[in-house]
Amino acid sequence: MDGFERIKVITRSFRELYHALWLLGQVEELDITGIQLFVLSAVAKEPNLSLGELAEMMQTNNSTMSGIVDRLVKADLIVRERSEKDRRTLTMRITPLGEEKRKQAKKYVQERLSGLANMKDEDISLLLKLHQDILDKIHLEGDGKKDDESK
Amino acid sequence: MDGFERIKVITRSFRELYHALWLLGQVEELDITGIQLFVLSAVAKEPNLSLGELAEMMQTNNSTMSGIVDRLVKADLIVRERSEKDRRTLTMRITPLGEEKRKQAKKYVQERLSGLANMKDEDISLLLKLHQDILDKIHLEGDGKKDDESK
DNA sequence: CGAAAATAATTCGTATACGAAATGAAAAAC
DNA sequence: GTTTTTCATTTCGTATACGAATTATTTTCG
Repeated sequence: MDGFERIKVITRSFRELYHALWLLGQVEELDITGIQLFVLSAVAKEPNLSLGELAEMMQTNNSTMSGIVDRLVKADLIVRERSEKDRRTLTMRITPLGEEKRKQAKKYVQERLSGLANMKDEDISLLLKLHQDILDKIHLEGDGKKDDESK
Repeated sequence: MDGFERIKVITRSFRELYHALWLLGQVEELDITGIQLFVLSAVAKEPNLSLGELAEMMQTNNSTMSGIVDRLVKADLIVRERSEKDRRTLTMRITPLGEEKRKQAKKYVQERLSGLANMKDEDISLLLKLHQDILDKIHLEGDGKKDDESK
């Protein structure tokens, strides 16, 4: 397996897992996606999170999060308002319908992914460490190459 | 860290790696995406692959692959024709421009991801094994629940 | 053979995803 | 205090991604 072949195999593996886990087949019968559920949980736990904070928590782009929030609002699962203090910023809170959906979906996901939840601690640590190593390697190389005016 | 929190952390990690690796920021200056490069390589190595075979190799959906191939054709990187023997099936071959692009992009990716290419064999095996374990866990649970008429 | 079933690819509708550009509002600079 | 800059969010254009429906062709069945 040469270098390029490795890169293919590894990227394919990440892609596969990403889709299996993140999208969750759109949490089938509940008509909500994985990331929508995580956003719903975050908003339930901490109302008044801004969109940017949400995006950072989920490690996604602002524009992506804007769309996700938009769909949650359209589905009546959260309410989106401008902050009084800073009218650029959003505040969000979950609706009763959203709270219901959150509970159901969380239950569903916990059952569906119980194997994941029950993984050994050391395996999880190992997995996350390997992932971080890869990220470090990629980012080091990327930065060294293109971006020399750091700060 | 409870079960749900774990699920969040792990899915986020996969999402992050997927994007870092798979999309490759669209292989910056070359104006081609990661999966386009892999498809280009596959077609170069084995002309006359059908679309379905390509989709299976990349573990993606037929409709997704259809779009990817479509964009490669529009960019003049591959030629798409109907097979003589079975006019439902496609055959594809790379164009001279596509071959050029493939070489450049492959070189770029190998440099950009040399850290990945040089990972220790045992780390790669370990990573892929952990991934497979997770997939198995998820799929076992999923199948038991919804899909009992297996074969 | 001709109708029905199966197969390969495409199209459609929707969601995620990113970066760039646009918008609107607050803060900083002058 | 007005102009400039910064900041938060949205919009736009494009790519990936999936499942369902559609189309075109081949195979199978009666």
